Amino acid sequence: MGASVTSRALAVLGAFDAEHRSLSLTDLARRADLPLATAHRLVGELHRWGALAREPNGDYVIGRRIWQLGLLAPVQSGLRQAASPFLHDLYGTTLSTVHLAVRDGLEVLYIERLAGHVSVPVVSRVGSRLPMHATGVGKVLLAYAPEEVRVEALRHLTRITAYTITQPARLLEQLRRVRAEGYATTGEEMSLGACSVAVPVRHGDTVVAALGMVVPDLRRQLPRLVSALQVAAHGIGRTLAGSASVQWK
Amino acid sequence: MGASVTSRALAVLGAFDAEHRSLSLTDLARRADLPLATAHRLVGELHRWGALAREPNGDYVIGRRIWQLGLLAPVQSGLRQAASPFLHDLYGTTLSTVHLAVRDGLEVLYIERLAGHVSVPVVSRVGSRLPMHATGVGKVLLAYAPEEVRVEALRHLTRITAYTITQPARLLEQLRRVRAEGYATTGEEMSLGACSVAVPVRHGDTVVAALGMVVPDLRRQLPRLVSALQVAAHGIGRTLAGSASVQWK
DNA sequence: GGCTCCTTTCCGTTGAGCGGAAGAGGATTA
DNA sequence: TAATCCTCTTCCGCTCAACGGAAAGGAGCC
Repeated sequence: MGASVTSRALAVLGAFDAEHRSLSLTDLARRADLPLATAHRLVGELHRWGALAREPNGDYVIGRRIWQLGLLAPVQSGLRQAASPFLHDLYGTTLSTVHLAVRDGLEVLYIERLAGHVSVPVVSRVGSRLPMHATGVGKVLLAYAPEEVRVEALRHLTRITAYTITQPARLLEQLRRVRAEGYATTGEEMSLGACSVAVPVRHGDTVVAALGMVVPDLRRQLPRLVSALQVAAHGIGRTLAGSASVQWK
Repeated sequence: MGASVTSRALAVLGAFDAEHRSLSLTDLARRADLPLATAHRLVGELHRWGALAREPNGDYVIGRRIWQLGLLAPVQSGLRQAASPFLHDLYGTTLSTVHLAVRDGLEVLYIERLAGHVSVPVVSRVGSRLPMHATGVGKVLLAYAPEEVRVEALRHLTRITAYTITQPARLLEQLRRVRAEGYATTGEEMSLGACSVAVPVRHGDTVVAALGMVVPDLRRQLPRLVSALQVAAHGIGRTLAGSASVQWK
């Protein structure tokens, strides 16, 4: 068991997520799986430092200090900056929700998003993670991921909607097609009523991110969307190549 | 001395700032004032959890996990959202650098910024802190801060440029004027060649933030800028009042 | 090879962290 | 008013995890 103080402190921080932005001490202890007295001590220290803040009602939230640190993370700097104008362009011409994601471990991490007005149920948020096998950007990232990642990811194809692909063979076949055709699609595999298209963003010849779009229906406009996405992805890639030092593993 | 494990782990995180986004283990140990072996162990744990990431060259940077957590911090949600459109409007009509800041302890914390092309040396960044007595937004926030904050802040008027105000009496007089006239100005007090104007942003009748602008010269256009800022600040305040639950202490 | 600088591993000692338990505060119910 | 049920905070003696000096392992340079 991770019983080190550090891991416990981190477990406290890890108790927060998009659905739990504010937690009482007791909740925090429960979610971090710590004895109350221990949680109390850790939380106190985190609070004193500014990693946590208290709301008027006494609940804890992530503090400004963490927010500041987060801004220093390189997730954003290079890629987000480079992508920003292209995302805006894309949004301008398609008026659909567009987003940019990277692979983090076996999940997709959304690092930028522009939300459309259109009424499509969009589950992604900036900073949220989703499984790779049920999202457009995920399929792209998986298609170009190292072999061992793909193998591992195929072992956990959890069902989300009735349309989620849960057979490894079928997904593998799709990934082969993604590589061949240069784009991925989904049809209500993550949430009903939402389809998506995505293309890889390259820096040199490695795929560093995926650029995706969510729409209510694909059939009519697929070619148009794919080419718009590819143009944008190309532009982002060019910007990246042009900028000074970029650091992806 | 802060010798607790938690405080040491936090010291490691605290070693990062805008000027030190990437640090080697040795640097990290030096900056956090920890023995190398200790730093090594802590950094290892932080890295394993995702609080830190490694660059190709082995240096450490803030990891994605922290970035994600930062997005959950309430600093942004309410205020930033409410302010965003007004900042864009302001930028559109003035084409100057505009920014939004809150008070955090005895410093100003910039939470949003739109940078102009104009060649003015702007030192603020989103997430950075600056002293209150040498910035426009700082003077505003100080003018409306609780008495004890003002007393404490006046004890450390460190000189930054030749124009920085370092006499408590002079600053107090200015703060009185800020309250009377509803805006604050600076003239090269933070960096040479940069002047600023700022106004308070109110939520109900408490000042929750300050809205500021940086320009090369104020004399010509002061009234115009002040009224533009005040209109925007008002708008933000109204949006805040309208939105559901807002949590500032 | 010999040097310097950085990273990683080892391991015996010791004091910081642990957490059950008890107390304090507050809200709701009877 | 007292009883009940929360969650939060403090206490304190035991123990095991964290500590860090030292030494080994790399990597790069002259």
